[in-house]
Amino acid sequence: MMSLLHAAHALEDKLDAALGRVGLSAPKFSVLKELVGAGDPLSLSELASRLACVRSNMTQLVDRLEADGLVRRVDCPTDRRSVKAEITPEGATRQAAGASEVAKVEQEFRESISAIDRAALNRMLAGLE
Amino acid sequence: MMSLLHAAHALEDKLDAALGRVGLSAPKFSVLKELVGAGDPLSLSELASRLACVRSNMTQLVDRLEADGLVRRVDCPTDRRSVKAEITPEGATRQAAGASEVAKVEQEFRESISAIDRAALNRMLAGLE
DNA sequence: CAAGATTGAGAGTTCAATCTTC
DNA sequence: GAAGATTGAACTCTCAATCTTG
Repeated sequence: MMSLLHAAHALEDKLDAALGRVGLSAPKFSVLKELVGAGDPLSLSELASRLACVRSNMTQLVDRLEADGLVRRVDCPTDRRSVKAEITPEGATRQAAGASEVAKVEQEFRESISAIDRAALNRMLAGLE
Repeated sequence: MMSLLHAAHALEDKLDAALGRVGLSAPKFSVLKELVGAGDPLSLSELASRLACVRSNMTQLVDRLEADGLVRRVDCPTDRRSVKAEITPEGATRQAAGASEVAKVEQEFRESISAIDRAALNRMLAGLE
């Protein structure tokens, strides 16, 4: 079990390093990815829900993304309580660069595992619910 | 790959919850475990090295452990630059309780994986270097 | 009162800079 | 100068409390 956790950490470090090369962190990339995928601005609550974190976290994360110029806050016209995050052109460019880096790591990961082991891995992950 | 990372996170959450039941966090437990294993006080640098983190991290972690009464700072008699962390009786008790909780999670994990899959898992983890 | 977002405090982490001691 | 520890700033995350709006 500890080996599994250790390997997962090493993998995350690799992902962080890959994203770091384009000036992103994993949380920042996740937000940009959701915004690109949605195609439209998303409310902070919606983002928090999709990334499985609390709303106050998203407030600060969007603060930093806004400071980076990758996202913009826009008031929701239909609900004045709500604030939406809109990706900037710069944000879209950065997200694409991040996705490319992540794809490289994923490719490397796939190549390091045999078909047989991949089947066993999927079985295990399903069993861990 | 993402499934693997997700499963690892779920496992860590389970460990955090188990340790939380005895009033510990994973980092705090790791420090106590090292101190119990060593049998003697360890310098903060030695602890940082063993837990693969930066020294400034250990400074703050030991601050919190000291506030909890689980660890005590003692000046090193041979090197006046150095500060050692000494586990308290309360700390030793807490560490034992934590170890028991971790063992439960580990047992559950073992039971959820077949012998065949375990072999595949070990093979994969070795391949990920 | 519910649901949106925010703020403040705290845990954990890193880095850069500093201070003391070797 | 190099190695101990510490401090301050930044990032990520959580929780509790607050404020505004539905």
